Amino acid sequence: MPELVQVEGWRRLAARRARGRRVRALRVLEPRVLRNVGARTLARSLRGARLGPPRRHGKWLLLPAGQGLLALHFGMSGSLSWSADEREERYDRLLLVLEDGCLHYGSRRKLGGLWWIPRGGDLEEATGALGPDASTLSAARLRALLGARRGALKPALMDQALVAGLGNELVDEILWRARLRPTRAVAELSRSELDALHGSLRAVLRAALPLGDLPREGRWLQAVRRERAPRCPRCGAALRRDRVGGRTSLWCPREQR
DNA sequence: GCTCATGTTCCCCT
DNA sequence: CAGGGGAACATGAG
Repeated sequence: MPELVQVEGWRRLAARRARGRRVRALRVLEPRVLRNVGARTLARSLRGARLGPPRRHGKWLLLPAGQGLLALHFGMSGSLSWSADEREERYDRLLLVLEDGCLHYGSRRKLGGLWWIPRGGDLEEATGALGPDASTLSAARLRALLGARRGALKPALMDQALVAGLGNELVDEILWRARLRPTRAVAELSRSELDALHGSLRAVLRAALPLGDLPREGRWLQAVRRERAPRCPRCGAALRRDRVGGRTSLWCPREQR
């Protein structure tokens, strides 16, 4: 379930459970999740390595390990969990066995993966170009980024090279709160609409980051996302589901302009 | 059986 | 070159 807010939750998990520990062993259950390194090489690099403070940029979790950096991406169905023992869970693809516990990298669809960046290596080779993390964006920065952009609003916000961390569900939530429709042309947004967009971005992240997830009840679009005939949690209008930028978008035709 | 899924990449158009 | 559409990737859930 990985967008910025979930990855931030896993970053906190790693900070609490893994930071400062040494790696006892690496268990690669599914070799395909290793994207730029083989299991042998990675095991040699990691064994005995001490884990540093985890960082996050957009949807990437960056875990310093010994002399290098482990970069984790979760695709559409990945997750990170911790257990005191080494028992494998259903969709585990890789285990990092630590001195006092075990980190589990799991994923059902295997769309994500792990990259190893040795000392002096180039992180951007793994992550591709990333814009500033969405959680750090000022209103002025957001205006500047969108000012250099044409086309529809939603694909712009989901472009990781423009702003890092926002995915389909976060963007739908932010646009719904800002009352802007996903297909709105970026170029025609007024100053007050841009301010509303930034305010909604901040509000959504402020509420969701501590949870490590989007709230799924109350006045949140997310609360009705999985219903067959969802209605707007604010005005009750029937919501629309359209493809925008290749993704299913949920939005309120009455309120979002 | 069928459709859809919180992501990214690559190819082809405009 | 930038942006948009579509397919591919892999596999489970409804």
